[in-house]
Amino acid sequence: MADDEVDPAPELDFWSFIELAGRRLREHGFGDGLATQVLLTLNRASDIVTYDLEAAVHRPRGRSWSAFRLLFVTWLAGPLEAKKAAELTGMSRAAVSALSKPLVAEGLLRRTPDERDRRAVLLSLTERGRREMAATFEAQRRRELEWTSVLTETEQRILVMLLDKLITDRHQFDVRGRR
Amino acid sequence: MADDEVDPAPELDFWSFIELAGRRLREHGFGDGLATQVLLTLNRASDIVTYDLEAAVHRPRGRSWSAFRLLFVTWLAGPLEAKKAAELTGMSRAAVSALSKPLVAEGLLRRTPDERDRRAVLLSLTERGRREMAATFEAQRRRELEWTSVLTETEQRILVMLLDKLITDRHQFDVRGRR
DNA sequence: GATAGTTGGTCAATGATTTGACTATTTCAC
DNA sequence: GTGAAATAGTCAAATCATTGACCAACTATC
Repeated sequence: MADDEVDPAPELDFWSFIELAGRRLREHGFGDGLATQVLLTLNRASDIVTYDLEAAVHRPRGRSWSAFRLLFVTWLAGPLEAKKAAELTGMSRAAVSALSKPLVAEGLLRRTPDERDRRAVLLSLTERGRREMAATFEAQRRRELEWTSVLTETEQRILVMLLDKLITDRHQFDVRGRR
Repeated sequence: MADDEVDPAPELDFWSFIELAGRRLREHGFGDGLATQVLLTLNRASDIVTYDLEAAVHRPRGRSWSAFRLLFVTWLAGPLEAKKAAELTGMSRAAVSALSKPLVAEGLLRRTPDERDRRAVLLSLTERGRREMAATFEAQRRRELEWTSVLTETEQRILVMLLDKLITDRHQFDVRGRR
Protein backbone atom coordinates (compact mmCIF):
# COMPACT_ATOMS: atom_id res chain seq x y z
CA MET A 1 0.00 0.00 0.00
CA ALA A 2 1.30 3.33 -1.00
CA ASP A 3 0.51 5.08 2.23
CA ASP A 4 3.79 4.44 3.90
CA GLU A 5 6.37 5.55 1.46
CA VAL A 6 6.46 9.24 1.76
CA ASP A 7 9.13 10.64 -0.49
CA PRO A 8 12.46 10.91 1.35
CA ALA A 9 12.58 14.69 1.01
CA PRO A 10 16.23 15.06 -0.03
CA GLU A 11 17.18 18.23 1.82
CA LEU A 12 15.05 18.05 4.90
CA ASP A 13 16.23 20.48 7.53
CA PHE A 14 14.28 22.12 10.29
CA TRP A 15 12.84 24.83 8.07
CA SER A 16 11.68 22.63 5.28
CA PHE A 17 10.29 20.32 7.94
CA ILE A 18 8.12 23.12 9.26
CA GLU A 19 6.75 23.62 5.78
CA LEU A 20 6.27 19.94 5.23
CA ALA A 21 4.50 19.68 8.57
CA GLY A 22 2.13 22.46 7.62
CA ARG A 23 1.25 20.71 4.40
CA ARG A 24 0.73 17.33 6.01
CA LEU A 25 -1.34 18.73 8.83
CA ARG A 26 -3.57 20.41 6.32
CA GLU A 27 -3.97 17.11 4.47
CA HIS A 28 -4.91 15.45 7.72
CA GLY A 29 -7.59 18.09 8.25
CA PHE A 30 -5.82 19.86 11.10
CA GLY A 31 -6.36 23.43 9.93
CA ASP A 32 -3.54 25.61 8.75
CA GLY A 33 -1.06 24.63 11.45
CA LEU A 34 -0.19 28.22 12.23
CA ALA A 35 -0.38 27.69 15.97
CA THR A 36 1.84 24.65 15.67
CA GLN A 37 4.28 26.60 13.58
CA VAL A 38 4.40 29.42 16.11
CA LEU A 39 5.21 27.13 19.01
CA LEU A 40 7.59 24.92 17.08
CA THR A 41 9.54 27.95 15.95
CA LEU A 42 9.48 29.46 19.40
CA ASN A 43 11.00 26.36 20.94
CA ARG A 44 13.55 25.95 18.27
CA ALA A 45 14.70 29.54 18.43
CA SER A 46 15.03 29.40 22.18
CA ASP A 47 17.00 26.15 22.07
CA ILE A 48 19.41 27.36 19.43
CA VAL A 49 20.18 30.65 21.10
CA THR A 50 20.53 29.17 24.55
CA TYR A 51 22.74 26.38 23.33
CA ASP A 52 24.94 28.88 21.58
CA LEU A 53 25.28 31.16 24.58
CA GLU A 54 26.14 28.27 26.82
CA ALA A 55 28.69 26.84 24.39
CA ALA A 56 30.24 30.15 23.40
CA VAL A 57 30.21 32.06 26.66
CA HIS A 58 29.68 29.94 29.73
CA ARG A 59 31.19 26.48 29.22
CA PRO A 60 34.55 27.93 28.21
CA ARG A 61 34.53 29.78 31.52
CA GLY A 62 33.71 26.63 33.41
CA ARG A 63 30.11 27.53 34.19
CA SER A 64 26.89 25.83 33.28
CA TRP A 65 23.99 27.76 31.86
CA SER A 66 22.08 27.18 35.09
CA ALA A 67 24.90 28.45 37.26
CA PHE A 68 25.01 31.56 35.14
CA ARG A 69 21.29 32.12 35.52
CA LEU A 70 21.57 31.81 39.27
CA LEU A 71 24.48 34.22 39.47
CA PHE A 72 22.71 36.59 37.10
CA VAL A 73 19.55 36.97 39.13
CA THR A 74 21.54 37.23 42.33
CA TRP A 75 23.71 39.90 40.76
CA LEU A 76 20.78 42.01 39.65
CA ALA A 77 18.14 41.34 42.26
CA GLY A 78 20.47 41.86 45.15
CA PRO A 79 20.34 39.67 48.23
CA LEU A 80 17.37 37.40 47.80
CA GLU A 81 15.97 34.25 49.30
CA ALA A 82 16.90 30.99 47.64
CA LYS A 83 13.21 30.47 47.05
CA LYS A 84 12.96 33.70 45.10
CA ALA A 85 16.03 32.84 43.08
CA ALA A 86 14.38 29.57 42.12
CA GLU A 87 11.26 31.38 40.96
CA LEU A 88 13.16 33.94 38.94
CA THR A 89 15.40 31.44 37.23
CA GLY A 90 12.61 28.94 36.72
CA MET A 91 14.37 26.11 38.50
CA SER A 92 13.44 24.03 41.52
CA ARG A 93 14.49 25.02 45.03
CA ALA A 94 16.57 21.85 45.15
CA ALA A 95 18.45 22.91 42.04
CA VAL A 96 19.28 26.28 43.56
CA SER A 97 20.48 24.55 46.67
CA ALA A 98 22.73 22.20 44.72
CA LEU A 99 24.04 24.86 42.35
CA SER A 100 24.89 27.30 45.07
CA LYS A 101 27.13 24.88 46.93
CA PRO A 102 30.12 24.97 44.59
CA LEU A 103 29.61 28.66 43.94
CA VAL A 104 29.90 29.38 47.63
CA ALA A 105 32.96 27.14 47.84
CA GLU A 106 34.53 29.10 45.00
CA GLY A 107 33.88 32.33 46.78
CA LEU A 108 31.48 33.87 44.28
CA LEU A 109 28.31 33.51 46.27
CA ARG A 110 27.48 34.20 49.88
CA ARG A 111 24.72 32.61 51.94
CA THR A 112 23.64 34.56 54.97
CA PRO A 113 20.85 33.49 57.29
CA ASP A 114 17.78 35.63 56.99
CA GLU A 115 17.20 37.63 60.18
CA ARG A 116 13.48 37.82 59.75
CA ASP A 117 12.93 34.16 58.87
CA ARG A 118 15.47 31.76 60.23
CA ARG A 119 14.42 29.03 57.83
CA ALA A 120 15.44 31.13 54.87
CA VAL A 121 18.84 31.86 53.42
CA LEU A 122 19.76 35.05 51.62
CA LEU A 123 21.94 34.74 48.55
CA SER A 124 24.23 37.54 47.47
CA LEU A 125 27.36 37.91 45.42
CA THR A 126 30.75 38.42 46.99
CA GLU A 127 32.98 41.11 45.64
CA ARG A 128 34.70 38.46 43.59
CA GLY A 129 31.34 37.24 42.33
CA ARG A 130 30.44 40.73 41.23
CA ARG A 131 33.67 41.08 39.33
CA GLU A 132 33.20 37.79 37.57
CA MET A 133 29.62 38.59 36.67
CA ALA A 134 30.56 41.95 35.25
CA ALA A 135 33.10 40.27 32.98
CA THR A 136 30.93 37.31 32.08
CA PHE A 137 27.92 39.41 31.37
CA GLU A 138 29.93 41.66 29.12
CA ALA A 139 30.87 38.60 27.06
CA GLN A 140 27.30 37.34 27.03
CA ARG A 141 26.02 40.74 26.06
CA ARG A 142 28.36 40.89 23.08
CA ARG A 143 27.05 37.55 21.94
CA GLU A 144 23.46 38.63 22.51
CA LEU A 145 24.05 41.69 20.38
CA GLU A 146 25.37 39.52 17.57
CA TRP A 147 22.19 37.49 17.70
CA THR A 148 19.76 40.33 17.93
CA SER A 149 21.49 42.65 15.50
CA VAL A 150 19.70 40.98 12.60
CA LEU A 151 16.56 42.65 13.91
CA THR A 152 15.97 46.37 14.02
CA GLU A 153 15.26 47.93 17.36
CA THR A 154 11.61 48.20 16.48
CA GLU A 155 11.47 44.56 15.49
CA GLN A 156 13.07 43.60 18.78
CA ARG A 157 10.48 45.58 20.69
CA ILE A 158 7.67 44.00 18.72
CA LEU A 159 9.11 40.57 19.38
CA VAL A 160 9.26 41.19 23.11
CA MET A 161 5.77 42.60 23.06
CA LEU A 162 4.34 39.60 21.23
CA LEU A 163 6.08 37.12 23.53
CA ASP A 164 4.87 39.04 26.56
CA LYS A 165 1.36 38.94 25.24
CA LEU A 166 1.61 35.24 24.54
CA ILE A 167 2.48 34.30 28.09
CA THR A 168 0.96 37.06 30.14
CA ASP A 169 -2.61 36.30 29.19
CA ARG A 170 -2.33 32.64 29.95
CA HIS A 171 -4.53 32.78 32.99
CA GLN A 172 -7.46 32.38 30.67
CA PHE A 173 -7.11 28.68 31.01
CA ASP A 174 -6.03 26.37 33.76
CA VAL A 175 -2.57 27.23 34.95
CA ARG A 176 -0.90 24.59 36.92
CA GLY A 177 2.62 25.24 35.79
CA ARG A 178 5.33 25.82 38.30
CA ARG A 179 5.87 29.51 37.68
CA MET B 1 13.10 52.69 57.50
CA ALA B 2 16.41 53.23 55.88
CA ASP B 3 17.04 50.19 53.80
CA ASP B 4 20.61 50.86 52.98
CA GLU B 5 20.75 47.58 51.16
CA VAL B 6 18.88 46.83 48.00
CA ASP B 7 15.23 46.93 48.85
CA PRO B 8 13.73 43.44 48.93
CA ALA B 9 11.35 44.30 46.10
CA PRO B 10 8.15 43.02 47.69
CA GLU B 11 6.44 41.64 44.60
CA LEU B 12 9.33 40.46 42.51
CA ASP B 13 8.16 38.10 39.82
CA PHE B 14 9.66 37.33 36.46
CA TRP B 15 8.21 40.38 34.78
CA SER B 16 9.22 42.90 37.35
CA PHE B 17 12.60 41.21 37.39
CA ILE B 18 13.03 41.92 33.70
CA GLU B 19 12.33 45.58 34.38
CA LEU B 20 14.62 45.65 37.37
CA ALA B 21 17.33 43.98 35.32
CA GLY B 22 17.02 46.61 32.61
CA ARG B 23 17.39 49.38 35.15
CA ARG B 24 20.37 47.81 36.86
CA LEU B 25 22.14 47.02 33.62
CA ARG B 26 21.74 50.61 32.56
CA GLU B 27 23.23 51.73 35.86
CA HIS B 28 26.16 49.41 35.29
CA GLY B 29 26.72 51.01 31.89
CA PHE B 30 25.54 48.04 29.85
CA GLY B 31 23.38 49.92 27.37
CA ASP B 32 19.65 49.59 27.30
CA GLY B 33 19.55 45.84 27.81
CA LEU B 34 17.11 45.35 24.95
CA ALA B 35 19.04 42.39 23.55
CA THR B 36 19.11 40.80 26.98
CA GLN B 37 15.41 41.38 27.38
CA VAL B 38 14.66 39.81 24.01
CA LEU B 39 16.56 36.62 24.78
CA LEU B 40 15.39 36.38 28.37
CA THR B 41 11.79 36.70 27.27
CA LEU B 42 12.31 34.24 24.46
CA ASN B 43 13.65 31.59 26.79
CA ARG B 44 11.00 32.15 29.37
CA ALA B 45 8.17 32.01 26.88
CA SER B 46 9.48 28.82 25.38
CA ASP B 47 9.92 27.19 28.79
CA ILE B 48 6.47 28.10 29.99
CA VAL B 49 4.65 26.90 26.91
CA THR B 50 6.64 23.71 26.61
CA TYR B 51 6.21 22.89 30.26
CA ASP B 52 2.49 23.41 29.95
CA LEU B 53 2.11 21.25 26.85
CA GLU B 54 4.08 18.46 28.44
CA ALA B 55 2.12 18.63 31.70
CA ALA B 56 -1.30 19.10 30.14
CA VAL B 57 -1.09 16.87 27.10
CA HIS B 58 1.74 14.39 27.15
CA ARG B 59 2.49 13.29 30.70
CA PRO B 60 -1.15 12.39 31.33
CA ARG B 61 -0.89 10.10 28.32
CA GLY B 62 2.27 8.52 29.60
CA ARG B 63 4.62 10.19 27.13
CA SER B 64 7.52 12.51 27.66
CA TRP B 65 7.89 15.68 25.66
CA SER B 66 10.86 14.15 23.88
CA ALA B 67 9.01 11.00 22.96
CA PHE B 68 6.27 13.14 21.51
CA ARG B 69 8.72 15.12 19.45
CA LEU B 70 10.21 11.96 18.05
CA LEU B 71 6.83 10.50 17.18
CA PHE B 72 5.76 13.82 15.73
CA VAL B 73 8.57 14.14 13.21
CA THR B 74 8.28 10.48 12.32
CA TRP B 75 4.58 10.91 11.79
CA LEU B 76 4.95 13.88 9.48
CA ALA B 77 8.26 13.26 7.78
CA GLY B 78 7.48 9.70 6.93
CA PRO B 79 10.06 6.95 7.23
CA LEU B 80 13.32 8.65 8.02
CA GLU B 81 16.75 7.77 9.23
CA ALA B 82 17.33 7.97 12.96
CA LYS B 83 20.02 10.53 12.20
CA LYS B 84 17.51 12.75 10.45
CA ALA B 85 15.04 12.39 13.29
CA ALA B 86 17.74 13.56 15.67
CA GLU B 87 18.42 16.63 13.54
CA LEU B 88 14.77 17.53 13.21
CA THR B 89 13.97 17.13 16.89
CA GLY B 90 17.21 18.72 18.01
CA MET B 91 18.34 15.82 20.12
CA SER B 92 21.40 13.61 19.97
CA ARG B 93 21.47 10.40 17.98
CA ALA B 94 21.92 8.56 21.25
CA ALA B 95 18.73 10.08 22.60
CA VAL B 96 16.77 8.97 19.56
CA SER B 97 18.20 5.52 19.96
CA ALA B 98 17.21 5.33 23.61
CA LEU B 99 13.78 6.87 23.12
CA SER B 100 12.84 4.65 20.25
CA LYS B 101 13.42 1.44 22.15
CA PRO B 102 10.33 1.54 24.35
CA LEU B 103 8.26 2.99 21.53
CA VAL B 104 9.12 0.03 19.34
CA ALA B 105 8.37 -2.33 22.21
CA GLU B 106 4.98 -0.70 22.60
CA GLY B 107 4.26 -1.15 18.94
CA LEU B 108 4.04 2.50 17.95
CA LEU B 109 7.29 2.75 16.08
CA ARG B 110 8.92 0.50 13.52
CA ARG B 111 12.62 0.24 12.74
CA THR B 112 13.44 -1.18 9.35
CA PRO B 113 16.97 -1.53 8.06
CA ASP B 114 17.76 0.87 5.26
CA GLU B 115 18.30 -0.98 2.00
CA ARG B 116 20.63 1.62 0.59
CA ASP B 117 22.81 2.04 3.67
CA ARG B 118 23.01 -0.94 5.94
CA ARG B 119 24.37 1.13 8.79
CA ALA B 120 21.20 3.15 8.91
CA VAL B 121 17.78 2.40 10.33
CA LEU B 122 14.54 3.83 9.02
CA LEU B 123 11.97 4.92 11.55
CA SER B 124 8.30 4.90 10.72
CA LEU B 125 5.03 4.73 12.62
CA THR B 126 2.98 1.59 12.80
CA GLU B 127 -0.73 1.80 12.19
CA ARG B 128 -1.21 1.96 15.93
CA GLY B 129 1.38 4.73 16.14
CA ARG B 130 -0.46 6.73 13.52
CA ARG B 131 -3.72 6.37 15.38
CA GLU B 132 -2.16 7.47 18.64
CA MET B 133 -0.47 10.43 17.03
CA ALA B 134 -3.65 11.58 15.38
CA ALA B 135 -5.38 11.60 18.76
CA THR B 136 -2.49 13.08 20.69
CA PHE B 137 -1.87 15.77 18.18
CA GLU B 138 -5.50 16.74 18.22
CA ALA B 139 -5.18 17.31 21.97
CA GLN B 140 -1.94 19.20 21.60
CA ARG B 141 -3.41 21.30 18.84
CA ARG B 142 -6.34 22.32 21.02
CA ARG B 143 -3.90 23.44 23.69
CA GLU B 144 -1.76 25.27 21.17
CA LEU B 145 -4.81 27.13 19.95
CA GLU B 146 -5.58 28.21 23.51
CA TRP B 147 -2.09 29.61 23.82
CA THR B 148 -1.92 31.34 20.50
CA SER B 149 -5.46 32.66 20.48
CA VAL B 150 -4.37 35.71 22.46
CA LEU B 151 -2.59 36.80 19.29
CA THR B 152 -4.28 37.73 16.06
CA GLU B 153 -3.39 35.76 12.98
CA THR B 154 -1.27 38.65 11.76
CA GLU B 155 0.55 38.86 15.05
CA GLN B 156 1.26 35.16 14.90
CA ARG B 157 2.70 35.50 11.41
CA ILE B 158 4.86 38.41 12.51
CA LEU B 159 6.09 36.45 15.48
CA VAL B 160 7.10 33.52 13.31
CA MET B 161 8.73 35.86 10.86
CA LEU B 162 10.79 37.58 13.52
CA LEU B 163 11.89 34.33 15.10
CA ASP B 164 12.81 32.95 11.69
CA LYS B 165 14.85 36.02 11.02
CA LEU B 166 16.57 35.76 14.36
CA ILE B 167 17.88 32.27 13.80
CA THR B 168 18.17 32.03 10.06
CA ASP B 169 20.79 34.72 9.70
CA ARG B 170 23.00 33.30 12.37
CA HIS B 171 25.65 32.13 9.95
CA GLN B 172 27.10 35.59 10.19
CA PHE B 173 29.14 34.47 13.13
CA ASP B 174 30.77 31.24 14.15
CA VAL B 175 28.26 28.46 14.29
CA ARG B 176 29.35 25.41 16.13
CA GLY B 177 25.99 24.42 17.52
CA ARG B 178 24.71 20.97 16.95
CA ARG B 179 22.00 21.85 14.48
C1' DG C 1 0.56 30.39 74.32
C1' DA C 2 -0.03 25.45 72.53
C1' DT C 3 -0.89 22.89 68.45
C1' DA C 4 -1.86 22.07 63.50
C1' DG C 5 -0.72 23.23 59.17
C1' DT C 6 2.44 25.59 56.04
C1' DT C 7 6.79 26.93 54.18
C1' DG C 8 12.09 27.12 53.23
C1' DG C 9 15.97 24.42 52.44
C1' DT C 10 18.38 19.96 51.93
C1' DC C 11 19.02 15.17 50.83
C1' DA C 12 18.34 10.78 48.32
C1' DA C 13 16.53 8.54 44.55
C1' DT C 14 15.09 8.81 39.86
C1' DG C 15 14.96 10.04 35.14
C1' DA C 16 16.62 12.11 31.14
C1' DT C 17 20.13 13.57 28.02
C1' DT C 18 24.89 14.39 26.53
C1' DT C 19 29.56 13.02 25.37
C1' DG C 20 32.85 9.79 23.96
C1' DA C 21 34.17 5.15 22.80
C1' DC C 22 33.21 1.38 19.82
C1' DT C 23 31.45 -1.56 15.86
C1' DA C 24 29.81 -2.00 11.35
C1' DT C 25 29.42 -0.02 7.09
C1' DT C 26 30.18 3.20 3.40
C1' DT C 27 32.89 6.51 0.67
C1' DC C 28 36.84 8.40 -1.24
C1' DA C 29 41.56 8.49 -3.16
C1' DC C 30 44.90 6.25 -5.15
C1' DG D 1 40.36 -3.10 -5.80
C1' DT D 2 42.57 -1.69 -1.35
C1' DG D 3 43.16 1.00 2.57
C1' DA D 4 42.14 5.40 5.05
C1' DA D 5 38.81 8.41 6.61
C1' DA D 6 34.09 9.37 7.58
C1' DT D 7 29.46 8.12 9.18
C1' DA D 8 25.16 5.57 11.53
C1' DG D 9 23.79 3.64 15.50
C1' DT D 10 24.53 1.84 20.25
C1' DC D 11 26.43 1.50 24.72
C1' DA D 12 28.53 3.12 29.09
C1' DA D 13 29.72 6.85 31.93
C1' DA D 14 28.97 11.30 33.51
C1' DT D 15 26.08 15.35 34.25
C1' DC D 16 22.24 17.62 35.64
C1' DA D 17 17.63 18.72 37.21
C1' DT D 18 13.21 17.02 39.19
C1' DT D 19 10.34 14.89 42.63
C1' DG D 20 9.27 13.49 47.16
C1' DA D 21 10.62 12.86 51.92
C1' DC D 22 12.33 15.17 55.67
C1' DC D 23 13.56 18.66 59.41
C1' DA D 24 13.42 23.15 61.19
C1' DA D 25 10.98 27.23 61.68
C1' DC D 26 7.09 30.17 61.00
C1' DT D 27 1.87 31.40 61.18
C1' DA D 28 -2.76 31.03 62.40
C1' DT D 29 -6.35 29.53 65.28
C1' DC D 30 -8.30 28.18 69.20
